[in-house]
Amino acid sequence: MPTKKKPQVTASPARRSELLGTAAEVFAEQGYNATTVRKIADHAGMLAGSLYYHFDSKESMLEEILRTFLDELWDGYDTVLDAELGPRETLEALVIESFREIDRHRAAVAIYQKESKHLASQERFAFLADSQRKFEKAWLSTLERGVAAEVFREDLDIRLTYRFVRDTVWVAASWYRPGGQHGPEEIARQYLSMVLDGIAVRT
Amino acid sequence: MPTKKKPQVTASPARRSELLGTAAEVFAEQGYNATTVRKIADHAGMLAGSLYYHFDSKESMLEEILRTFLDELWDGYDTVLDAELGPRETLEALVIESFREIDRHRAAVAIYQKESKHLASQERFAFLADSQRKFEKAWLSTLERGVAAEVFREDLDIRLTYRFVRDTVWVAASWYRPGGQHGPEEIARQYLSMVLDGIAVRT
DNA sequence: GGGCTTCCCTAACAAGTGTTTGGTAGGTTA
DNA sequence: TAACCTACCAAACACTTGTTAGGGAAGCCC
Repeated sequence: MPTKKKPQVTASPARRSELLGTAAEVFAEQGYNATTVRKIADHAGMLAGSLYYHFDSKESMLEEILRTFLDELWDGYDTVLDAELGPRETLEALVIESFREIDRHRAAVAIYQKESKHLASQERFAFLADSQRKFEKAWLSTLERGVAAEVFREDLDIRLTYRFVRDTVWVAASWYRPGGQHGPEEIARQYLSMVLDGIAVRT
Repeated sequence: MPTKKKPQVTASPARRSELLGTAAEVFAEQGYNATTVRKIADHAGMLAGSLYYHFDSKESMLEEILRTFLDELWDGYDTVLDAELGPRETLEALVIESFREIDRHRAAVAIYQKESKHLASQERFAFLADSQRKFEKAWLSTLERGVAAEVFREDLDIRLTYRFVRDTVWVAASWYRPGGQHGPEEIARQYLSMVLDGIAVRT
């Protein structure tokens, strides 16, 4: 009795993630919808059909790219959150961790930024919405803790502040280039300095 | 001697901009490439081919949407810059003006955010790159003036600060909804408070 | 009323899309 | 050497895409 074909199971994991890497970069650069499977294949030095030996659809490539990224992101985030640091230290650690993820998964982050909004409504990408909710929860509670502990200003709209910090961090993926003059930790330090203390001179 | 067809010249400007409005919203929501002309036509209550009575291509719709937005944006920006205010006041005015533009052209701003990067390299959309350069120049000089006048901190990387402020402002278009509880001026005020003074309590 | 313009529809086109099927070169195993 | 597996190619598939050509209904001008 023949089982359903699952071509990607037999393929070597190394080649798989290599192809996913090039796919991610094309997706990030051109946008998911504007990227044809033939373009991906070109970048990989093969023909379009050959991709289907490793993956069973273009969409499944996208899914795997985003899943891999989010899994690793939450590994880092959960470690920070479980450490139960003070609110300011938690915020700093989350920001630093975020820039490290941008450094590691620049393409995936860029894709996430551009596509997640209209993907999250599809059932297949429900994990994006889940992650987003978890993300919001972690940040909001950290900010609220900070206000309660009087380390963050209490005259600010918490939800607005959340979006401010969140966007500020992740948008960096659109211009960040790994291997540039500033490493992720250095950029995180400067961002934190601006977010926490502002850019105006203290009078 | 027959001249080239220019269908859109005879069409009424009101209907034109009405259609551009719905097109912009679909583009913003689904992304330009993921938006088919049939979807736009659906939202407008007509058939795909009928759009070509008003416009001569899908791309020309995108171009007109972005051009209209940028023209109005620079009207506001130039007014601010020509006023030759102090650096801090200039920054405040630019941010306020930006949020007003987001309020007025939410869809166009969202499209600009998502698509401008890979569009700017096309000759047809060279005006995007021009605008970007002009934009960068205005912001950088304002920040530099501020550092020289000792109203902005001098220990910050100017280019990083520029990207920080720029992204902080424009990303808001991805979640901002006109008619919400906060008007553009109120959001601008809170953003400025965070950017200038930071979110940490002053010790 | 006859012509003209405005605005849309019907129906199709060619090009490009993601995907499938069958085949095959080259290495590994028996 | 024979059987087998891996990783790809070649060629096609059904479908969607942006776009076009011709036509027609409704309103306005003479």
